[in-house]
Amino acid sequence: MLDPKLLRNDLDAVAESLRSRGFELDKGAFQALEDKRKALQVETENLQAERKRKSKEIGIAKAKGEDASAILAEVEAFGDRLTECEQALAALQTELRELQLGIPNIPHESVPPGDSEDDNREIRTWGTPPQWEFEPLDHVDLGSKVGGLDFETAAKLSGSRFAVMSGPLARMQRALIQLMLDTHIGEHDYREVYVPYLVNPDSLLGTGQLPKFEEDLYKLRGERELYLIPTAEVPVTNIARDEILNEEDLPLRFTAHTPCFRSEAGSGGRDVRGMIRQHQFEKVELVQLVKPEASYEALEQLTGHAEAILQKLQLPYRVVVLCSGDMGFSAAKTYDIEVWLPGQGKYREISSCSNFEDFQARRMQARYRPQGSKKTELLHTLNGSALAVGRCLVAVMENYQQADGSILVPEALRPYMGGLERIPATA
RNA sequence: GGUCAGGUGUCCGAGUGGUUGAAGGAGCACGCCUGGAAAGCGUGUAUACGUUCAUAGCGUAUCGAGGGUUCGAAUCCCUCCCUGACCGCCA
Repeated sequence: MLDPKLLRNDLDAVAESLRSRGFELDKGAFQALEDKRKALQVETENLQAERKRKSKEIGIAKAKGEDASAILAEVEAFGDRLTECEQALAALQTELRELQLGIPNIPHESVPPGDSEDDNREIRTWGTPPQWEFEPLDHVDLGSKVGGLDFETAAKLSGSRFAVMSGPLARMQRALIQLMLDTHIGEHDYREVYVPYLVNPDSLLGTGQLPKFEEDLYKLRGERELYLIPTAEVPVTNIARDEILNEEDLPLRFTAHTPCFRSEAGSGGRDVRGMIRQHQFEKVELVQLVKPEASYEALEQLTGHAEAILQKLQLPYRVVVLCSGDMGFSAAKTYDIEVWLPGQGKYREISSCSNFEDFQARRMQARYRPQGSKKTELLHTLNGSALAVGRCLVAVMENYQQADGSILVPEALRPYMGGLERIPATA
């Protein structure tokens, strides 16, 4: 959510920056609602103050045993008007809030303008795509060679966009998770957290998935309103919801491994082959809660923490900064890390690292108290995948493939796989 | 899942319709006292929103959440959530 004061005082400038990300803010509608709200709120609060005074007087009068009917009549005289105002104001504030909850974040000044991913800007590359004598296979074909990657069985169990993994591949996925967590805990100073995979609507509102993107989520049936998490960002960031943290506790850095569940509504037909786009996938997430002045430095750091995993795995990648039109709803600035996939002959997203500034914090009322200050201040929140485990497994398979269809195990993973050096081709 | 008991400020804890945003205590901050410290004494100590140049004043709301009764609700009624105890079940 944007700062309501910014919206009130700088509507034109806000609308202008939002246009750069393809969002048309209805200035007239907002202004009209806001004008009404202001008048009505002032009137309502004045009437409430009046009632409060009078009610107190009635109390005093009755305590003294005096007749209070005169004051009572006075309150009754404007009682209806008050009720009317209160109801109208509540309706108006709901409307205004819904409007505000639907407005995306303002891009940071360093974000390149643009309409689509074609306008994203490459920041740096690391490593070089491997060259082979043979024609590289993609991970689906490699899966058939080494065995243990089964989409047919998954379709029987659940449907499309699911996978059953077994044997060394299943173990390698687990090894990746361990490598990632151990690196972030041991080398990057994150605290591991275990969190619920089912969350309530308030949490999803806090991070920005609701109210606008409900169709991307899996919602449980039943008397309680619960959703499957689309990313650990939701439960982990919401740890700070409705909290006031001490300045000396900042920054907070959390890492969590969770499965993620996405309906992929609207992505029909894209990446139908293989494990790139699944309804369920594993991810190790990084979340940082920081002081506002530290958030852009933190974004660079956090992106580096995600890159470190790819470097350990010796996987070629590049970092791109998303243009204004390609960013997610809540982000002020996002770096995507794209790993080289030989099977597709291109770089594909494997991580997305964002600074949300105070956008999520305002929705969540996640604050801290600067030392010596009476006033609370909104935190800045950041998160990034480090990494998307399923896609990382795909990247390892494809980049480490051998002419005979076997897959070498990256050095960094061997300790987690009982020293296994190669997954042999069996077919 | 069942029965019972509860959810009040940073914490403990009072408060069953009326000058209650909320007694009292602890903690914390500042001041006094002291050679210094402790003790003691004094003062202060929630959040959000609105108004506003203002994090100054003023106003409104908030005692788990939402609704209701009332001139007036922490206190009464309804629904839900959470916590604890016991029973059942279970990884």
